[in-house]
Amino acid sequence: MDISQELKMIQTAVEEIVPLEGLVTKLERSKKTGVPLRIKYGIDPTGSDVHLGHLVPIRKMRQFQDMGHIGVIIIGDFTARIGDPTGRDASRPPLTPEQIKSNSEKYMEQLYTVLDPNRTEVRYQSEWFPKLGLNDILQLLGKFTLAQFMAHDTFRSRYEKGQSLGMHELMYPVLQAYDSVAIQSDVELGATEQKFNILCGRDLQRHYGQEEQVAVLTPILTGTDGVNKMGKSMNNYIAVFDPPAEKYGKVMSIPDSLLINYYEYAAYADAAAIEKVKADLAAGVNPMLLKKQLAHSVVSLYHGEEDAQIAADGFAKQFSQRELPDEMPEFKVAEDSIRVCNILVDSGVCSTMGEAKRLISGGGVSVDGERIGSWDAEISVAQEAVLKAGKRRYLRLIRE
RNA sequence: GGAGAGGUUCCCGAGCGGUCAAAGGGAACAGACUGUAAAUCUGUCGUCAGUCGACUUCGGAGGUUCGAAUCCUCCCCUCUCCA
Repeated sequence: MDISQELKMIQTAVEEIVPLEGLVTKLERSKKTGVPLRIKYGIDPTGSDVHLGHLVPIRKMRQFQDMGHIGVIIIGDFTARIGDPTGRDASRPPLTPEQIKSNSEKYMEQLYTVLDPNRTEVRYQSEWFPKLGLNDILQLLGKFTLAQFMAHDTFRSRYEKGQSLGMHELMYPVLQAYDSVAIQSDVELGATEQKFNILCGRDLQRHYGQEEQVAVLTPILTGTDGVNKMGKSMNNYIAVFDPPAEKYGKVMSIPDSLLINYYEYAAYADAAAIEKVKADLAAGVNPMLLKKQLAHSVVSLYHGEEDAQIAADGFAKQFSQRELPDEMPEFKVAEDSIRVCNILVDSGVCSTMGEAKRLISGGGVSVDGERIGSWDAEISVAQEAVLKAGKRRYLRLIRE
């Protein structure tokens, strides 16, 4: 593959490359010398699920790996204590070393569903930060100015809105920048919101006499609600570890308007395929069908074709034909007669009695297809019965 | 250090002595409809009990009052301006 082909590949599903010429230079040199580029991506080991939004830059890293470069994952065991100010929470509880260890292991396990382990280097911030003295830190800080930071929208808007902004939070970009120095990164991957932090890395590398890294910025994936950025706080994410059926269903729940976007950044369809979808939409093809294709290809990306087909069939059965799913949790009934709301609470379908009663009153519960009319209704189970709560929760009741 | 503003239920945000479990919006959940866990419309949305009612909640701890999210005192936290 020549440079222009590589470049084209790198540029797909990417919002911006700063500076593009820098990347060309690095690619050319690497090709000539055979020295792989070091592609950096940082994560906070906070223990949350890895979701499709995180994987946009990770996929990019995998592409670089396939071209022979090295992916370097930075475990932010120091910055995790600060909390990226880009998020809302200013203060997160400090993590213990054990938590950090287990979180980062869990994290890597999820990333390796995409990354090539043989070309991945995992590095911890604690490898270099404890060695810095106050002197070093002051010097580091001296490289940046307040004006620089206030030009950054995240800080400025928080300041202007009168929200609190801790000094330590201002350190976040500085520390992230120093990571680039520490591992001598050539390219740093991140979502567009990371632009400032990544560019700080360039500044710092220059100060330390290193060649500046190139920022490869990927788009921010919109969550399944179609409005907010995909993330844990909004609970609008599709996790790597979501089972196939769950992934499929979540993709089906995105608004139709997000179809193209997801074909691009969740299914990584190629340009031709995306054009085809656009044409279909324009021709009046039912978006549901296109969304099913999308869901199918997203699931197969992580679980393979076979599981994707199972998920698709399950979805069609359960929602399109309203049949019962093949598998559902079981609940054993010992009494001759039992209140439905008790079943809901005891099985964990509802967390409180009030919730269970409301669900029933709202007409959301049925047993063997018969809607339960009142909250204090009792049922008796002869041998087996199927309880349906809401749209998609089922319970197989078994008499014992 | 001085002077102001503020901390409300998952989130945003009203309330400023009783009619407040607390407006409105968002999220969430359910129903109808449907082409899907899309969209739209409707309902629900502290806990328990049952449809009377009881209990817990409005930064924390006390106090005033028949009665407080609303008033007072102290404390904690945030923001603004001045130094």
